Amino acid sequence: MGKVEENKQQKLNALFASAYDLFLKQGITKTSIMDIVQNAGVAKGTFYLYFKDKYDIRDRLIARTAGRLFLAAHKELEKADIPSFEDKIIFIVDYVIGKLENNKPILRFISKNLSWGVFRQAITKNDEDEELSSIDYFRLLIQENAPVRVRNPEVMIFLIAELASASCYSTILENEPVSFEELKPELYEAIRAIIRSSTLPLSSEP
Amino acid sequence: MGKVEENKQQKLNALFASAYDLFLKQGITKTSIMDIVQNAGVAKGTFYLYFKDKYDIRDRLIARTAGRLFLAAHKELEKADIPSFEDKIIFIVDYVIGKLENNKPILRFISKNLSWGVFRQAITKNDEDEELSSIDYFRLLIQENAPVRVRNPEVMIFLIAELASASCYSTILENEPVSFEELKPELYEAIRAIIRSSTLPLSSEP
Amino acid sequence: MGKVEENKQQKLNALFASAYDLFLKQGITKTSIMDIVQNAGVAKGTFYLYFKDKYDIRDRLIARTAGRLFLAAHKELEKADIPSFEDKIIFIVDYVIGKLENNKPILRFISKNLSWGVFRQAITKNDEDEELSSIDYFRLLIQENAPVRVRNPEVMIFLIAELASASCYSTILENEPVSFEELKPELYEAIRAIIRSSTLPLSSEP
Amino acid sequence: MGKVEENKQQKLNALFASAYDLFLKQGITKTSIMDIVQNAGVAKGTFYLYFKDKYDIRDRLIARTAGRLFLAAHKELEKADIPSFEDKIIFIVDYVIGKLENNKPILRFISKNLSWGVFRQAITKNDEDEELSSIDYFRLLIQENAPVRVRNPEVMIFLIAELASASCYSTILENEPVSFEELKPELYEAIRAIIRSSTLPLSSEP
DNA sequence: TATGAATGAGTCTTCATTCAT
DNA sequence: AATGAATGAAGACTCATTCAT
Repeated sequence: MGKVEENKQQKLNALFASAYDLFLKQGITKTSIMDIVQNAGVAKGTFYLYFKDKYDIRDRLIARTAGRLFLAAHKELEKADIPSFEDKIIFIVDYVIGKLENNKPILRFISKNLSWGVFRQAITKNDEDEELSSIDYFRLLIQENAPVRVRNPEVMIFLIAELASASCYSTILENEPVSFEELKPELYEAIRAIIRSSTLPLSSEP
Repeated sequence: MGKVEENKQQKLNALFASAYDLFLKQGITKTSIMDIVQNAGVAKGTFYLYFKDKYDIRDRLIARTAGRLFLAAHKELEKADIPSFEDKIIFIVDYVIGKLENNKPILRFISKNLSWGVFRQAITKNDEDEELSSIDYFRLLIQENAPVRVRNPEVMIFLIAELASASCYSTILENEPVSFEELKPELYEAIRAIIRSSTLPLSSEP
Repeated sequence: MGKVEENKQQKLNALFASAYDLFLKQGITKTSIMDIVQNAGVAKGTFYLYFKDKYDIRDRLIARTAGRLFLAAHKELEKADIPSFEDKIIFIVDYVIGKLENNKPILRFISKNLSWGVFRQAITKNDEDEELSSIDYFRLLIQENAPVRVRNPEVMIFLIAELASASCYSTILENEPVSFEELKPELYEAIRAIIRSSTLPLSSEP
Repeated sequence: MGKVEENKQQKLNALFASAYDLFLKQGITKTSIMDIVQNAGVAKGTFYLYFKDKYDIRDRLIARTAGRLFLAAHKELEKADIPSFEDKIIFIVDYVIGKLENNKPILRFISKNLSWGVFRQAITKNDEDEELSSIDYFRLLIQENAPVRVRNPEVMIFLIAELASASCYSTILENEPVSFEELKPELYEAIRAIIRSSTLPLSSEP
């Protein structure tokens, strides 16, 4: 019985690993389910025992990947003793971007397929018992560290995440419109500006 | 001869219009070349006389669409007499977002498929003789209007564009993580912050 | 031990009931063994403990259903005191058709899948101890009631059964070529004609 | 152009012939579209150029087959000079059954899949320009030959057709409940009885 | 006896692309 | 230049059946 359960876990992991591997190598569209199961060494039907379709495994894969990335960032942040709130945010962004810069397939995979919804769900409710979910984590981070009250914490995080994700994708993977090296200082400055502006009362709108 | 040329132009336009129509309605993936030619009223083979494949017509279509959008924004900006540089940028962003908000299919189409490269190429070199290419336009706008020197004009535009595009996509189309109404003030504030921060010397990096 | 036996019987019945239910609802082709076992609340493997395949359960199901229907008809016939032989036959036909008219799924199920072989086997040798098998019953009915000798009793029954079954299927379920209401008098007249003709010497053949 | 048209007709015929062949040999369920196209020597996609699915080709095939059978019967009837109305009907039935008896696969194919609707449509409106459609033909036959007025011609034909079809299927193919030889005189007698009863006023119903 | 995970053959269907006309 | 019939690879998904537990 334990044996059966173990075996199931093995198959599941093999499928995850296989799909991850192929999605990164060839992209999702070019990866067929046939490819995934062959690469995993299981039968075609087995795939459908664990996943609804290709997009199911994709979303669950993104959840795992993004979750782990932020968990690692969090652990590093705790080691590094950083007092300033702004610097903490930048630290996390920098950590995550650093990882992605060194692993372009993951950057491509995550950026192209990560919707905010999947992101949140992915991180909030983990298959594996992550110690901490990202959204709550960010809220906590903000509540405990922001020097003054942030107007709308989730929106701030959202804006920073979207900005970082989109601009990194373009610069790191396509060197457009500039190299990532050139972008970096401007991006971080922009993020700092967003953080600061999120703590002040709004200026007038158009 | 002129008639032949005219006929060719007609087919080309029919294909463009048909693809645009279908891409907006059903998305690119779900649109087959068969669909496009049927909708255009031409034969299958004819498609390959004008385009390499589906992605060729897509890119050229995005170019047209984005170019026209910014041209319209520019014309409106000229009508409205806005002195402040920041306000001019916000005006353009607001105009474009306004259009997209009212035409979600276009928003989906452009956001999902617009890479910076395509965007620039699309706008810089137009199939039709647009009066003005966007990138140059923005450079001009900055040079003539920025009160102090912007550190890196194209990067600033790039950051603003990516931030606006990504965050609007999520909020307008999916209401994630908040409604667009809720996002709007925060987004504009963030853009203003980015503009301001782009004119100051950089703070220290991590 | 009695408990084990009881449990087996329960599973068997659950499978019968489930398959009957689904066959009537969706038809045989569209019903998978997976559907049957799920609906029955037993495991997939269990099905194969009791049945060879889908067609095995189908045939045994038809046997039960048809047998019960004719048993009920017989009981009603005994209650109603009908002297004429012809009228007795018509009574049974009318009773059975009446039931089927009110339960179209059963009509569809039986008509589409009832071969004479299955029918006879189904009724002659019952899983459950029916009091009487149909064929023998009909023979008995004829022997005891026919005013003059019927040339070939089983063939007469066969012809009547096939005629009634086929023509009801088409009219009741598809209203083709006429409504069942329109058909009914003609059908009964035809059956009477067949009964009468079965008792006379044959006319010449082509 | 004539060449293209000719080629298309060839493909269509090849598909028809192939499917006919396989349906007769293995039955419809066991015949896959792959089988059909391979047997026809065309590509898989070609099938879908001409037919919607397997059931589309089946219905059109039945139409052709049944139509031709009755056309042949009609021609033979004209050759044979038969005065009596009853005998004419019997002649046609006998002709058709004779053909089917010698070609059991066709009998199986037609009987199992011929609904009255398909039958009528099949014969009434032919792909090929048959000289005569069966239903109209029967009506004509009745009108011109019946010695007295038939109460409901189409119903009479329907009853005869269903009776003959169902009882032949069982006896010829499965020898159930008797051999076809044994059935034949009884069947013809029954048909004659139906014809006669269709020309008289109705007796009382149950 | 009962289970249900695993299998993998089997089937339908779509579609980009070619090429003879 | 234009057509559209033909191709056949590619892909998704189902399901009866087996077998280790």
